[in-house]
Amino acid sequence: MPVSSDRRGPRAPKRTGREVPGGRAAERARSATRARLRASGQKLLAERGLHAVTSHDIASAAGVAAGTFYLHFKDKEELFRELVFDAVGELLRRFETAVRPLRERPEAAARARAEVLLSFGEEHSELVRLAFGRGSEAASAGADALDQLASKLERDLREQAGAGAAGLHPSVTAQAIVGMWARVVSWWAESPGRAPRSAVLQTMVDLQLSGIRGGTR
Amino acid sequence: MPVSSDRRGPRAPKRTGREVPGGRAAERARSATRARLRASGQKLLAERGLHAVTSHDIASAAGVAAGTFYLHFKDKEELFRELVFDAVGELLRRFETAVRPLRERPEAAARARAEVLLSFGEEHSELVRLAFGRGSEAASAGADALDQLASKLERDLREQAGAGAAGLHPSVTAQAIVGMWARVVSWWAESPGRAPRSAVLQTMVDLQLSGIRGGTR
Amino acid sequence: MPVSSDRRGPRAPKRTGREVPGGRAAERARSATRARLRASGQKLLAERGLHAVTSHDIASAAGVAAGTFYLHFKDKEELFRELVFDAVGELLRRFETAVRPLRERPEAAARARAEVLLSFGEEHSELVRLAFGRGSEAASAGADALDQLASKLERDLREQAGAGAAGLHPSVTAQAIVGMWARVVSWWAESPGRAPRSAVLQTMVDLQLSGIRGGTR
Amino acid sequence: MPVSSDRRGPRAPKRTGREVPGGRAAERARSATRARLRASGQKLLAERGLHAVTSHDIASAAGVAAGTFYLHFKDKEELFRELVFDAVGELLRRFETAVRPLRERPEAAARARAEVLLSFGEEHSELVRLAFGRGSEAASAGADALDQLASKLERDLREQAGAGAAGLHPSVTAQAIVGMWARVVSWWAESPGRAPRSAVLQTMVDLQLSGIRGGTR
DNA sequence: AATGAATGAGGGTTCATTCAT
DNA sequence: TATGAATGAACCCTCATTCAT
Repeated sequence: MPVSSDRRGPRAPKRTGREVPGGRAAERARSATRARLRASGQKLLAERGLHAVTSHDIASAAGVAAGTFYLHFKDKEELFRELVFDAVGELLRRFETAVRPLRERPEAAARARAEVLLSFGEEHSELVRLAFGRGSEAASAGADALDQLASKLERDLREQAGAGAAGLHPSVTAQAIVGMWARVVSWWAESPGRAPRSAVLQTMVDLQLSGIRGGTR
Repeated sequence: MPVSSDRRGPRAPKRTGREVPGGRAAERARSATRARLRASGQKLLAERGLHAVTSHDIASAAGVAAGTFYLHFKDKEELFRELVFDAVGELLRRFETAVRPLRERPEAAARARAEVLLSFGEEHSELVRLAFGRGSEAASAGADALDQLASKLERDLREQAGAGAAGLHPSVTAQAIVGMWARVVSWWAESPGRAPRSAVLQTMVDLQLSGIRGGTR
Repeated sequence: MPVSSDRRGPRAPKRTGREVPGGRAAERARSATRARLRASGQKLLAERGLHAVTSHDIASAAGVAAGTFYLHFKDKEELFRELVFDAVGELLRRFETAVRPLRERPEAAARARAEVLLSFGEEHSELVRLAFGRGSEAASAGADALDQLASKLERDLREQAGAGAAGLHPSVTAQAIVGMWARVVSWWAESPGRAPRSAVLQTMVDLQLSGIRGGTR
Repeated sequence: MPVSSDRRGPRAPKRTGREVPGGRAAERARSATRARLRASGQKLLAERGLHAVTSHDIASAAGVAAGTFYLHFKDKEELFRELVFDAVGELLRRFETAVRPLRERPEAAARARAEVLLSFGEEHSELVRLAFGRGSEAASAGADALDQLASKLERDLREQAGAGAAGLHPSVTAQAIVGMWARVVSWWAESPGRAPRSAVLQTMVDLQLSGIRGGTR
């Protein structure tokens, strides 16, 4: 997953008069270290949760010294947020791509969303547990992530022809669907043996549909 | 809400012939202190989350000394779990009462559940945020709570006439609905101005219904 | 074992005009409580050592409330000292009785001392471990106890005909013998299977004798 | 005395091509800090005993922050054990060196042991008080130390020509001698004015000899 | 850029002791 | 006399973060 926006990114390598040959290499080394920190952070945070992992744990799992962590991230929370934001960003992008062509066909869109979600869960179960999982911590990051998702969904719903026809409240619907998504995908990603993929997919689609098609009566 | 089963509770007071000194009164004082600790714990934990609140905070908000906290709870986690368990227990009881008579009428049952949930959220918004809210912490308590709810719901769904008719997976459905509930109720309890009660209710019912009535086709 | 000097003893019962009938009874109750505290203190302190036992432990093992402890002892240390002093006092008394008649016969006296020590260890292994045992704690009590024993022994040695004949230093000898005693008796009392009683006795006597009879050459 | 086997010691410094920053110097700094902590620990623990000294005391006497203590020792007990073990280890080594050549001459060996013990006490009176002294605490370390000494001595006694000839029990003898040693050396090291060195030496030798040469009869 | 020793605030927890009943 | 809830000082220990090398 590319996914990182790399705030603070690699300091623009200082160009001195003569071309510094070490520049590129140093830059690459820096990126590599950062990537290793992200990777071990992702793993550990998904496994144990934010407050059960120390910055030392992450650094040493990445094979670097404790202080190095702070050369790449302001603090633990920043790494956490970055990971979550990237995950959610990536997910939103995938939704966008998959759903845009289906604007006029709410049912197909619902199915597409569910499909994207499950695939994402399969590919990045660590990220999913990190961002949506049980124990997504007071760390506002997790919450923010879901809020973002909910906003996006709410917008989609409002745009969608016929949505709200049944008097469904779009904000509530969006919250509900997001809650459903988060729980189902993290539950399932945690151990996919729990239910066949197709059943998960179908169930999520069905549950959304009444909301999308237009409710009870 | 009483809600507490008072594990560890006041030792059954030894009744001797003459009124034991320090008996009745001490017992009452103990309960009162415990209740104050629960109250301040509920408030603070709901507001800030488990790891942002110290046992000192809770004790001093309850107007007692730091050490007193540990006369009543083994540790912070125990108080947290107790509060969450009590909340969930109460909620399950209300579900039970409301839903049992409606066994044969899935739609009415769905509405009843939504109704119970919202009322509970209105009455105990602190508890709801504590148990279901954003930041319900790695503290397994929150997770356990939802798992419990999901199990119960899954059982209900399986018993329900016609459930699964549409090939919905009961476990997935239960997870989905619980996810939806948790998110919606804590989102709404946090600030009920966000949507009219009736809209929340209707939306939740509608979303459940496709699952209950039997899906897409 | 009587052993207690009961500092602070039972307050002299207030004699009022008419003979208070409860006086005696209350006094007896008080003594009983105190005795129970001593007993549980002895047991627990011998088992776990001073700083691993709390005043609550002792009180509750004695079947009384926490505060009651302080009606009988100023603090934990006082109980400890009292137990140790009583034990040492008793031991000294037994030495006195056994050794006085043997003043003129150092070898017999040495044997008598060893005999008393072993018997005491057999009868009161808890006290022995408390007063002499491994972990007799920084609690000055243990140290004081041995000092007392050493002083007594030193006096005995000086009085003894021929002692020091070999240029043995009486203080050193006393320290040495006391060290030997304390270690052997607590080692043996801890688990008497370690060596046959007679071997312990004989060994202690023999080791003392060179000192008493008069050294190497 | 070096004496430490430096469990946990400085991680073997990774040697890379160019001098690793934070390598040599940091390593030296680490050792120095550790040594300062050991030194202040030795002093304070010998003076006041394990439970009357806090880790803060030790750290601040060493001129470092409180947390630094835990960079070097798991806890107070570990430092204590380390100091005691090192002391006993050193003592055992000296015994070994001094006694081995005298295997066939028990009397000379006894004298050599006493000599080693006294010299050690003179050079390291802090360590002696720490390991053998009054208040060597329930901290099993002190006890273990003496047990170790006793085992070694017991082995020596068994090997020694003629030992046990008089039916002395080797375990008892070993315990007795160790008890004697511990008490005498810590008593004397505490304030050497108490008896002339030669008297202490002679007394210890004489007392051992009956055991070694073979008892009463 | 990386290192890793050091910092020190602060949290959790214990427990001797008090005191109103 | 006994009770036992409450106190609060003190301690142990962790860990995010800094900084000299």
